[in-house]
Amino acid sequence: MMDKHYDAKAAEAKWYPFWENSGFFHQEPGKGEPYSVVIPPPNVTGILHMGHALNQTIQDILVRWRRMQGKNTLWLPGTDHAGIATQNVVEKALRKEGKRRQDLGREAFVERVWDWKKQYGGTIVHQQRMLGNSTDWQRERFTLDEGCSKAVAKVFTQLYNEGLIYKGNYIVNWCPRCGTALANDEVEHEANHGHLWYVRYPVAGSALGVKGELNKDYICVATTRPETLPGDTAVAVNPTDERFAAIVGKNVVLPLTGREIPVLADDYVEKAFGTGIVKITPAHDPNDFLVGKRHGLEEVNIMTDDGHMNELAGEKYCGMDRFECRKALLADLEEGGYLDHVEDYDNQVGHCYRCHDVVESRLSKQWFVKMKPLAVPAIAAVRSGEVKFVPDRWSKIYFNWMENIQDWCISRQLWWGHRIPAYSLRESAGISEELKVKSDELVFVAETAEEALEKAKAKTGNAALTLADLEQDPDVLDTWFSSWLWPFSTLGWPENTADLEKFYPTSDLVTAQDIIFFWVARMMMAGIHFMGKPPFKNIVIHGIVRAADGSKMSKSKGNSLDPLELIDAYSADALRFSIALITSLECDTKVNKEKFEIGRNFCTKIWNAARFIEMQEANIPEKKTIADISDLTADEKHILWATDLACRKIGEILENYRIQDGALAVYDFFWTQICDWYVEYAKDAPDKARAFAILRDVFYKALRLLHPYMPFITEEVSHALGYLKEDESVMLAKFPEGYSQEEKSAWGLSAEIYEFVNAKREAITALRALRAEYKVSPAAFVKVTLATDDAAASGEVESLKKAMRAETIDFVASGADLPMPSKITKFATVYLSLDGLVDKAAESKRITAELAKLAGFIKASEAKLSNESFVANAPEAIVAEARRKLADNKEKAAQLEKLLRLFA
RNA sequence: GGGCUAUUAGCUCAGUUGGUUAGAGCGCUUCCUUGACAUGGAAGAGGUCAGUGGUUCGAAUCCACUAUAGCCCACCA
Repeated sequence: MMDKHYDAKAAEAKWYPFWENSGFFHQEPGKGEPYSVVIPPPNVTGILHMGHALNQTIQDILVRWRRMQGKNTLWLPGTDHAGIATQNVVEKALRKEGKRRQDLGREAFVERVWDWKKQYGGTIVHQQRMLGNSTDWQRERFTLDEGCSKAVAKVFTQLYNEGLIYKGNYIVNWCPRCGTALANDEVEHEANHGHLWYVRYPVAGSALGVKGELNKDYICVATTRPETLPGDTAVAVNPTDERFAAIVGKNVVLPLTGREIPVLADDYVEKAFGTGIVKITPAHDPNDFLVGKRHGLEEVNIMTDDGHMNELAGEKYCGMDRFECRKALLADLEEGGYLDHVEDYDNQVGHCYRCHDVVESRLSKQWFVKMKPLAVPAIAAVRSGEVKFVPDRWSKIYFNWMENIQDWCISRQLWWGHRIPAYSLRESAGISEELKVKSDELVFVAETAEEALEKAKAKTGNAALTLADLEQDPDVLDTWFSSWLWPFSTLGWPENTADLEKFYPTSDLVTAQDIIFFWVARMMMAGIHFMGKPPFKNIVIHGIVRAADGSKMSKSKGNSLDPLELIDAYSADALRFSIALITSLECDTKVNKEKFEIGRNFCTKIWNAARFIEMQEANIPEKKTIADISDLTADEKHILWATDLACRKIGEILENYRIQDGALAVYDFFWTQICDWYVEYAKDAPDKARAFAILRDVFYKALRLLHPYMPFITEEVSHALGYLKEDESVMLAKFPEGYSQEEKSAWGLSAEIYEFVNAKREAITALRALRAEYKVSPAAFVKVTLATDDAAASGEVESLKKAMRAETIDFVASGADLPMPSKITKFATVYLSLDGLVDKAAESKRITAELAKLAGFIKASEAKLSNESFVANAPEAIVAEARRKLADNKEKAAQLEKLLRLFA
């Protein structure tokens, strides 16, 4: 016996270990058409959030569906080492002990991070199991594990040898708090309400007086970042700007420093902005850097790694924080009369995507990947249709980015990550001065230190060199430098494995729009470059989960939902189904807790329907099976036809990645077709054994259609109703494809009969509406007359009597003049005889009151309307007034006449 | 500055290549505690599909413009 209430927690605790321990998630690269997906690896520091819930629900639906189709299905899980994020977490923990990572030293620190990973890194992996993910845990990978690291070293070396990796002195985005360079897309631009300061630079040789007594001999520049002033090495004007033509080539004096700097002409300067004069700070602004390169300017770096001013900023400012320095310097400029005026100014300021500190532009030596040569074939693969975006519009965004791609800064000044496989020679190696001059060539890139040593020996001609003479580059690689290899590094590359052979390229990649550039585009490039084939066939892009008001979910705002709490409150199936039902691939998903009640309620419905089957079957003495049914009623044919339709439709919907439509279709099929109509029919079916044989078959098809969305309850119910043996699972059952042509013709199914029953239901609905309209109890037996010419209708007398709760059903010709009340449907004109069913006096009073409202007597106030004597004494006037008012409203006028006829 | 998208019921959204009466969930109104289910059932109210113009026998759907909102990219100090 099934319990009265579904115990989701018990089912989840029971079936997940059953699936995992039975090896149902695991797949060997044997026979069968492959279907493979690699999970977007969550950060190892991560905890499961709604974004994961959405992303992984979609994947699991696709994966479970393909597995049920009989494909050789692999969903490969893993986590990302998440360089900055993880290092930050451990450094934070260290800080509580009053230590910095430098106190431990590199080796001990990295050891410490590994310890952290061993202890806490499994959190998200366990949480993913709560969702019901059917990932092959036997293949779980980590971007910093041995295999992935090997792949990274090989890729770096190969790209270096191909000339696609280089080291350069460039201006990079620098996070002072994290102490590392950031790639362009790791910088988030946020609106900033700031100021534009106008600063006077005296022309050389002139003297700038104290405030209020200035001579005219100065030029004025506008800046948003006055603290970089000590790093200025020029000011610039547009070459076509006649206002300043005379001053170009002269020098001006840098305020507060006394240093003279030149005035240049450069196209970069916009005449219309600010004063038309720009201060040039090559070491602290990317544009200025380029201007500096063009004009051979000195690059004066005035800041330290952690965002403080250094000695080049001047004695007074040295050691100050950059923002503190801004204040101090502005005060000094004002004091000295250099500050002309200030304007409010809104601009965009870059912030670190990890710690949200304001990013600095900073000059440093970094490693870069040349992206253009890699982008070209990756663009072509999407253009040719070899790889498809779903929905397609994302391809436009992909092209736009790929066609304007910038080189990728891949070095990070961190300790946690893949250390760059580049080696230089220590002092101990005793390098000759001659070689030192060409120091760039004394970097040896190789997959291992030993190979680098061989290269060093060959280069220097010194066979006595040992590993101790080599020093590995201290930087590590950007986290994405391992994740861009994920689709093949996880399958064993660079070894030539059977897994790679079978499962590469993967089938679908499912991810959110926010990492198309970070991750998807780069995987495309790496896949094509190293494997010769794009890493996946379809890129399924879904939106971001947002709070109910459309804002981003964040812990600090307190508007985030925790999927684990939702699972606890409503069950994993409820979470999965609800999110699938409310998520369109086309746009972001707004959620609040209440939306997950849909799934919870659906679980309840499924459970109760199953209980109904179990209870009813117990009362059927001689059970039948679907194999031995014959002479079906129209309603029975209808549900079989509807089931066949649902099976085919849902398969087709999933082929097109329409997860939401699939959820909607299966929900409607189960709730409306099975529960609302067929189950009600089955209660009073002429042959209960046959009706339940059909229900049993239809119900298991429904459970299998539902399984990808709701794995736990479908497994539980499939076992409870005896569809499966103890050691079997619905997750390995065949996904239903509908009934065969033979079955359909043997049972006499047809679209005509399906439509006929739909029409019949309209008639039943119409009768219910008439009951509601005339306040006839749903329980009361009534006399019904149906005006129809459909000969088949008379065959439905018995089922109509039951469904309509009719004492008698009479048929008349469709043209017959029926008294009111009646409703016209496709099936028939339905007439309900009210004799003896309605308290005419009470009903008359009610209708009179309504007419009074219609006629405008409503103004007589609610109190008067409820006054019986008023209504009773005024019907003539009310009717006359109602007739007059409703003269233009045909529908309501007809209703009025109908009522008058009825209650005259 | 460049690119992308959206605007349909009170709210959140569906509406596949243009084709009967534009749908769902929630909310709302009325009724029903009939033995699968009140986390339920029945009935109902509510939409000039942002606006204007065009293409078409026919437009929520295609095109143009307008308005509004949002997202992404980008080096305007």
